[in-house]
Amino acid sequence: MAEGLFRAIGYQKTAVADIARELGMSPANVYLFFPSKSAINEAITARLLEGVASDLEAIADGPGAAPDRLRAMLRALHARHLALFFSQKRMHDMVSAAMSEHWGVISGFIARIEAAMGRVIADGARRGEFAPIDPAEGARMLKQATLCWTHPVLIADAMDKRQVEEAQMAGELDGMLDLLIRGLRPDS
Amino acid sequence: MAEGLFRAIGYQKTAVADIARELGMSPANVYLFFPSKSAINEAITARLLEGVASDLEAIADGPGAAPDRLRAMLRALHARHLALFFSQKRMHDMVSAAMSEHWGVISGFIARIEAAMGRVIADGARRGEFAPIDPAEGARMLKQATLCWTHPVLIADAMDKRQVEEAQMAGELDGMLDLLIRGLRPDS
DNA sequence: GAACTGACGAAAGTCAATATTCGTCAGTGA
DNA sequence: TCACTGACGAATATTGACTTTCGTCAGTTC
Repeated sequence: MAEGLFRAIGYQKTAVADIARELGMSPANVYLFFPSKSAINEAITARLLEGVASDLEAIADGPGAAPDRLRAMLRALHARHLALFFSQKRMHDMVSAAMSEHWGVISGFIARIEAAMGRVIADGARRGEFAPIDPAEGARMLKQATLCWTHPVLIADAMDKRQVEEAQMAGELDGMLDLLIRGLRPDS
Repeated sequence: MAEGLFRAIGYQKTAVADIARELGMSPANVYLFFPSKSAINEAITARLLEGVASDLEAIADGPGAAPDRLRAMLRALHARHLALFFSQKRMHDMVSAAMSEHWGVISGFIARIEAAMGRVIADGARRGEFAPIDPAEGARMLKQATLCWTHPVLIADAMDKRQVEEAQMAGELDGMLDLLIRGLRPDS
């Protein structure tokens, strides 16, 4: 129904009249499906984030050692944001706006990812791969420590101004993950 | 000479005419001391950051265990930014602008602090308190992992929207520092 | 001639009038 | 009744005239 929407849309620049024309409707009719323009934006964003979140959850709840899964999750999250920035700038801008303006979708997305990371940490602790830290707290710290690599605004900042290479950034993230995972390990 | 400047000035809102009046000069005369308006802003910012940097260097090069000094440095840095945000919003805004617009002063300031943290890490490694990690790399990671608590824009964001308590924020920083310092320790 | 200034062009910022866009609602056709 | 629309008031964006500010320079004062 609203499938056609998610194709040729750019955030904040296209009017609902454009969307309606794209769908072969009148502008008024769009409001039978969405309560407001910002609801449309949120729906598009939610659609995008849903894909990311389910990918990360697949990693979190999949096989492998807990540290490896954490590493894979954060690498994947970083890679997704980087890809967005380079190949779908409009979407990147929309997600950036969603974060700085604290849209509704974002908090759910973050909670979902933190929960997934929390599960991995709890699992790792159960298996003796991690120290018995509070999973929720650990997950939040991981998120905050890697903010540079997963926050759209900070990524854009790094790429725009400092001219950081893509590979170098990924390398630094790996170093950070080494440090954090060392910190999570139990005393031996 | 330019001492009188640093009192009653607000960033980006006061004209050089105001500064000149404050100093009992004509606007034109100000340009004998500063090459441009932005040079005045940078000078004010540099003055502020100089104080912070020298405080942190005193901690870095002072007595105590390396982990404790690192912790003290980052706590102090966080506290300074928080204090700025609450009691000198104009200055906070100026530093924020300096960071987002990448003024000249900033890179020097960051380099200085990273160097100081690097010295502490190297010192700790020499004494066996830390694993033999590359000091520069370790310092950069510490900086990035604690960005939430030391980046003016992120602090403002956290305080404005999420209504985070001051104490809670400091507590989370402590947790983060625990994790990071655990990660830096040598295998035992 | 050293220290400073008034006056001025260029650039940036301000604000109100204008033009778009949002979202509603009575109304059309099936 | 249901799926939809044209027309319209309210809210938001854009334009452009006007004002302020920046930074220079010839010129004044001591």
